[in-house]
Formats: sequence, structure tokens, C-alpha cells
Amino acid sequence: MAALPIQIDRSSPVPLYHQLAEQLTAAVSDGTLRPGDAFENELAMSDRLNLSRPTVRRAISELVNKGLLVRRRGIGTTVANQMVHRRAELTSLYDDLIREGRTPRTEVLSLICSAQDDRAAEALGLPPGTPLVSIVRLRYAGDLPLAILRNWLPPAMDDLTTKQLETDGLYAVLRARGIRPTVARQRIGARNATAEERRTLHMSKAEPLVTMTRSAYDADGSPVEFGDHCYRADQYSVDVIVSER
Amino acid sequence: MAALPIQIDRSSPVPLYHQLAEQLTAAVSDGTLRPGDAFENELAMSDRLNLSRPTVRRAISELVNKGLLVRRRGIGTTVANQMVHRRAELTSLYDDLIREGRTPRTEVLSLICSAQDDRAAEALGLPPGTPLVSIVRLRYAGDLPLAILRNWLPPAMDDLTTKQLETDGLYAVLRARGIRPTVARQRIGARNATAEERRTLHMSKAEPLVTMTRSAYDADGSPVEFGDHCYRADQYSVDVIVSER
DNA sequence: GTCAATACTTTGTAAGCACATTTTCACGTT
DNA sequence: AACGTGAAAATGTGCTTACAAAGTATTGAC
Repeated sequence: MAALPIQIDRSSPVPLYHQLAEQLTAAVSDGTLRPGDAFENELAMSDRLNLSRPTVRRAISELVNKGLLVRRRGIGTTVANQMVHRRAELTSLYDDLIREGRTPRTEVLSLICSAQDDRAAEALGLPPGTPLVSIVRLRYAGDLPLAILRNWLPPAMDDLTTKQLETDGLYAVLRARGIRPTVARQRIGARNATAEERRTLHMSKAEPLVTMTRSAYDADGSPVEFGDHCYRADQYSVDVIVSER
Repeated sequence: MAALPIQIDRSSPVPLYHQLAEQLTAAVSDGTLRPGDAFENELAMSDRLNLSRPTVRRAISELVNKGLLVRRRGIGTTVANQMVHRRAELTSLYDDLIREGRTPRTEVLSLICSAQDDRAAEALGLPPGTPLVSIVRLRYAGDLPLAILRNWLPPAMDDLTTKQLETDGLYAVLRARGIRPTVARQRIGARNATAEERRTLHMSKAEPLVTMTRSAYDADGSPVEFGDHCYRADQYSVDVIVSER
């Protein structure tokens, strides 16, 4: 087991344990360390890097929590032999399309600044009847219409423009305003398409839709966005990776 | 902010930080602490309970990681004002139904000990053609058929009985054998039901199915189970809670 | 009375130490 | 030679201390 070449910058504002955790993560995910490989033990590593054991331990714990490493008392720490061990994450076909180099396109169908929707208002923690910003978008994968995305935002966001949404995407616009969605609760189901949805998405037969409603919150738990999306089931699926401690 | 009545048993084999974390979790989830409430600060709590600050801090960190609490430097720690805090968990539908107070029932439609399925074999990390244990179950919620559950297990599990599966559930049987699924990769989508599925699930119209394929792994990353489930879309949806750091 | 500098509170990071628990391995006894 | 015991190795738990950083509140000068 070769000693990993780790560089720690004590003058950096980035915490030491995080610097270490990032470099260890890189070593595992780029294949420098193979699944099953033994890991340098905590005492040796803290000695070699002139870090305290708690600091090293905290860095390793980050990888353990992500499922990249397995600790066994009396044995040592080894690299988990599973590729995909990301902590509960959500990816979608849309992300896959981007990874494949295809260019998804979004068209804003409507942008209304004083829409009423009681379900959305409730999800946003606002009283029923509150005028909301309502966005309906159509998302293409290449030339194929893939999904209808309906989203609602609090009334304070009423100066959004169609152009912003089409070029940057909804979440990028939110982040640019200092709003950082951190937690989201998503409900995934299925239903048949309405006639209009079938027209909009160019669906020929009675192919079903995958539906997803999402409430997103910032770090404080304040609601920032509510969405109701539907996707062509033949073009879309959701990958979820769940893990227990 | 009232001081919570915490009981710590130093003679217990359960780690102190975990005892504390459990009692704090209970206080948050049973409503003793309301969203937005200020939390006793770390120093005061460690002083009051005669625990060190790192121990208290570690307990609080558990809740923060689960999304129950929010820490702000200079401010203090507060209860997150969000309803559903559960981190994406690895549970079966059976567990979900029990939580909702419904009485689920499972009927084993078939239990084959030398089934062949190349997709399942690949998911289990076994060569194609390996004989697998194949289970097909029908899940009821009350009197309503809800889902068809197809599962495959490695050949070593060929002594399962129908009765075990019907009374305890698949995951309980696995756990009883020391197999602890820890990580799962799930793909959720939708499709139309076949004629046979429609018959089995007593579906009248062309109602779609929610589909979920799942590969489950233990802590080492070894595959332990592969499942291909389909649910009546009008009766079922999947909740996922995603959180970013 | 207003504004700015300062003090205080609270969480964030880091180090060092001690001992417990679990597993492996080598040594010594029978 | 076989077995058991104990040493060694590695992670797990817990305490103490110190200082940094961020936010709030107070105090003081103008």
C-alpha cells in the first residue's frame, strides 16, 4: 500500500479535514486506490501528514459516510468495492443527456406573475390565494419534447424574465439571487397524460407520464420553490441511491 | 427555551453521544421542540449534562446531518422548520404501509430455486446463466392488490420458505441471516401494464404502473438482492428527500 | 440621537491525551 | 503438534484545551 501524495495547505481557509477528504475522495474515485485496497491507518497518516488523529479521522469519516470506505475495528479501513456509493442523490435522464453531450433545450411556455394555485401556495408556506409566480416550461432532448415543467415561486421573484430562464435554468437563476435550495422533498408517481399534454409532448399512443412534484427548501428550511413536472415515461426515469448508516 | 429532560446512562454500552442523539431526535420529532425553536447551546448543554462539548456536538451533528436541526455560527442551533425530515431511507413498501397504520398482506405467487435471469444475474455480480432464487409476490394493502414484486437472490439463499416470506417480509428474512442491505440503487419509471398484470392487480382501465428496479448492496458493496417491482400508479408513489451540503 | 468600535456569545476547527474494543498473530505451554 | 493466552494493531469513544470566525448586543464617542 503506497503512501498517497497528499498536499495540505495550512494557510488556506479551507479546513484541513476537508482538504484531506477531497484528496482522498479523488484518490478513490480516480482509481488510484482500488476496491478492497487497505487504507493507510489513522495513526500513520496523522503522523505522516503532521495532522492530529481527530482531523484525519474526520476526513476519513466523510468518505465512510459517502460509502467510499469501510472501517472495521481491529482490521483497518478499506476501499469499498462498489462503484456507485453516492449518498442519497438524485440523477435523471436529463443529467444523463448532458453527460452524453446532448444539448437539452428549454422553452418557456408561460410566465405569469400573479397566478393563483392553492396547492403551490400551501407548499410554499403562504396563505391560499396569494399571487405566485407561475412558470410553465417545455423541455426538449434534442428535437424530442421530453417534459412539461410547472413551477411556482414566491411573489418576491416577480421580475424573472423568459430569457433568463431559457439560458440559465431555474436553479441557476435562484442561486444568482442568493437563494440556495438545499433540501428537496420529491414525490414520484405516474398517471395518464391529458389530451393536451399528449399534444404538447407529441405522444402518439396512450403512453403514461412519470410525474414528480417537488418542494425545495433552503438551509433554514424555508420553502423556495414548488414544482410539478411530468415526463414521457418512455424517455425518462429517475435514479435514486439510498443508503443507511 | 426549557431545558430538555435528558437521561444519560454512563454504564450502558450504548455510546453517550448516541444516547443523547436519540433523545434529542425524539424531542424534535414528537413535537416537544417546535420548528424555529432555539436549541440549548453546546456549552450549556455539555455543562448541564456533565458531558464534554465534543460529545454533545457529535450528538447534535447527527441531527444536523439528518436535517432536523440547523446550526448557525454566532447565532445558535435551531429546529429546522420543515415537516418531513427523513433522509432518504432504504425501506420496503411493507415497512411504509406499517408506518401508515395499514395492514399489508403478502402472497407468494411463486418461489423458484433455480431460475435463470441474465439481467438479475448481472445485477448480483454473477455470471449469466447462474441459477438464482426467484420470488414473485403479490402485495395487498387491505383487500386491494397493490403491487407485483419480483425479486432475485443469490443461489445460497435457496432454503427460503414461502411462510417466512409471507410473515416476515423479505428484508427481515435477510437481516435474520446476518445480511444487512445498506445501499441500494433504484430506478423509478412508469409503463403500461400487460394484460396479465392488469388481471393480477384487478386494474380496470388502462391505468399505468409505477416501476422500480432495485439493486441492494451490503456495507462491503457486495450485491445481496435484485428486485423489479411494479405498483398501481393510482395507489402508490415514491417519496425521496434529497439534500445537499 | 446616531453611528461605529468593541465586547460577548455561539458555533467551527484543531490538537493532544487516555482508554476501550475488536481482530490478528506470534509465542509458549501442554 | 495443537491449543490457548497475551501482545500488538487498528478503530471506537470520550475528555480537555485552545483559538478562529461569525453574528449580536452593548457601549461609547461625536
